[in-house]
Amino acid sequence: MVQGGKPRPMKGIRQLAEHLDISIGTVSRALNGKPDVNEETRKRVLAAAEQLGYVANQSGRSLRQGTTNVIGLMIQSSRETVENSDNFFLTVTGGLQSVFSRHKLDLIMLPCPHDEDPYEYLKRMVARRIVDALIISETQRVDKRFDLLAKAKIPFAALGRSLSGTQHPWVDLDFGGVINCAIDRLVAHGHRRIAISAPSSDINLGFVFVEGYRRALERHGILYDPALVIRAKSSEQGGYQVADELLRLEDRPTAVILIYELMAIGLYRRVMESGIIPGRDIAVVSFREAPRAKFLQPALTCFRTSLHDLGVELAEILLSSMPAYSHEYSRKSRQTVWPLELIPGESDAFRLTTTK
Amino acid sequence: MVQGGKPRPMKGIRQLAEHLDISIGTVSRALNGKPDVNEETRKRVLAAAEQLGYVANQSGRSLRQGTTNVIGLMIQSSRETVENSDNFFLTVTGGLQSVFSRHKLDLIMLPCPHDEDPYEYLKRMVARRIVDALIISETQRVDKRFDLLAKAKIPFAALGRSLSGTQHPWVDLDFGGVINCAIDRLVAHGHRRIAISAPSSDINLGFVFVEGYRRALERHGILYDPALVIRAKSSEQGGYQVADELLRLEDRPTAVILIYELMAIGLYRRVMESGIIPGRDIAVVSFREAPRAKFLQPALTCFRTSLHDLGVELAEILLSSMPAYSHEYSRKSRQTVWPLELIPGESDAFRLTTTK
DNA sequence: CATAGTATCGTAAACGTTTACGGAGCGCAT
DNA sequence: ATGCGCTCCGTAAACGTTTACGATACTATG
Repeated sequence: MVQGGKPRPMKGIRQLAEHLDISIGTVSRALNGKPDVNEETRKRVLAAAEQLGYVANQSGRSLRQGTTNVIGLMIQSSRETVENSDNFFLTVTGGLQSVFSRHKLDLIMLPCPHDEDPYEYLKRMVARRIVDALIISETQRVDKRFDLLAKAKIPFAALGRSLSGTQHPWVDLDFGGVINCAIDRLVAHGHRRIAISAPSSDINLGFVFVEGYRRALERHGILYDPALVIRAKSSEQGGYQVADELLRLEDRPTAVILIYELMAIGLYRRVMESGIIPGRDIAVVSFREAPRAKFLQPALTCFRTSLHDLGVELAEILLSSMPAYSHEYSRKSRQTVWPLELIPGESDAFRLTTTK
Repeated sequence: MVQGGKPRPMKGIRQLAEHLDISIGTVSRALNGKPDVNEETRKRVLAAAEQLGYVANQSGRSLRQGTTNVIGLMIQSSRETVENSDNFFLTVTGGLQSVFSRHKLDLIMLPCPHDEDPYEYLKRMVARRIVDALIISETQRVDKRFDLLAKAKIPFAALGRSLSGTQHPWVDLDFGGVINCAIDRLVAHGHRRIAISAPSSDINLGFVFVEGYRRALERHGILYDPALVIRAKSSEQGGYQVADELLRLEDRPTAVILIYELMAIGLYRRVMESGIIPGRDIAVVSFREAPRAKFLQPALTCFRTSLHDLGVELAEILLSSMPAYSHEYSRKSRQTVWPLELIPGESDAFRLTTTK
């Protein structure tokens, strides 16, 4: 009957074993680098697997050892995110993968549908046990997901800090440092009336940004004026709207800090419609840099960082909390505030001479 | 020993069955909506599952029925993509999910690492059988992935047309229609010397775009000049570079068609550095719209479409090629050229009077 | 020569589902 | 009373792995 193993479609490890005339257990051990297998046979097995294109069925493996070798990155892609996130996630993903791939871990992105509650979505994903560990992003000020993941005992890390005091690992951009640096610089140039744009305070970014803003002003003895905090979307449209509101103010600010570089496009447009020249009549500083900042006119002063490296850090922090990998990364601190550096442009270059 | 089922962590369907004093088979049938189960017991099972938070283990299910209920969207996130893809994928993803969710299918994104060959990556993913079907993006002019997927007999669709004549399903933007419309419009305004930017011809977009450009010029009796085809990245940097090359030409073109709206930022910057005003001294038309087009100054003339709806179309086309779902979508044609509509701006509004 | 130790391999059980199959109970017509 | 059809449910096999355990052959040691 069995008269020679033509390279058939390859159904599983069993066929591979038959083809080699070896027991299925040995084949498995050979493929997985277990010690108790002759190097000679291991070579044969690996060669045959390569030739026949055998790759272990993930479901079978997962079922047996309760592990999937997949890490999930949950992203919300809320309307707001779609508008502004740019390639934030894809860039961070690159950093994550450069670490994970060393451990034969695959990264998949789990985009929560618009019409589904992120918490419910996450619950589903956790229950399905499709991933070994999770990275969640766009953390909220109060985020039930932390409890969910802790209770499910699934390793996770967050892209975005936690304000609820829990001790899970996270990495986040240094909003506080950025806002301090920006305000120091503007004050040094003579500005006293500085507006700021921020998203809703429910989002960590919005909350921390405005808090840092308040403290920085206080440090310089400048009174905090709520009217100068403008909640807007982090898009061109949002920037346009920020400018619109600023122009309506009686005591118009001389400087504005934007939460995102894209907003500058809309803001430039709006103020120029009123004959106001950015970089001459109003100083503009933006938080996160994207490649287009330097092509704006005037070039935007903003803060830069390597999102790729941030991804690396995030990956290492996650692995350090996974028992199977922690021995390699245990030295890592578990919560990182990621620094950014100032890229001076021309949008805030002028020095204010008139004192108010 | 077993003295009452306290809501324990819930290990599997077996515990659920014990807790209900029903056989495990019946529980499974009840949960999966099989007909031969009493409606009364079905209710009990569903209630208990809900209360105990039971969700079927995906690995077990997949192993048994050879299906995962997961659709994968492979994205390259090559350097070039990271620069320009923006939220293209996230928006399309929204459309895909709105269809998939109706069938309890989950979408995951599979980002191919930078340092891995997309073909090898796809091979791995296919072999692992982690998804039931695949959507691949950024198709090349010759793309081995089509053969791979066809040979593996895994249903798939492409975001990006095929030029190799294979009959697999795809959806792609209507490059040809766009280029025709743009050139008709420019010619009607008196332009005869029209430059165009495009990515490498290896990529379908680059190839089709330039081909359409040639044919459109021919239709108007305008000579095709290879010097006016400028290969550049689809980023601000690329736009800057396009302008740079245009300015160096002896017989400078009066109009330019950009492949991507972001490029306009760099192009504006560069030509204005030479005292040339876009929309007055040079006409600019861009291919795909993004929300910032209208905030540029002058507002960019470009083409718009709903990427969300494109995602819907793509999802339906894919499902129509999957036996389990095709009965609901079988009427769909399998290859769709997705239309875009012109959004007039001011960047090409002027009428050329001087004849050359 | 007997024994212990080592290297290598085969056997079979488990992982959590789904599902084909058959059996029990019941009502109804013959 | 018998047979038939129906509804509902339990049993057990199967999916493709990994791995604990034991078996074998060989080597080294006494």
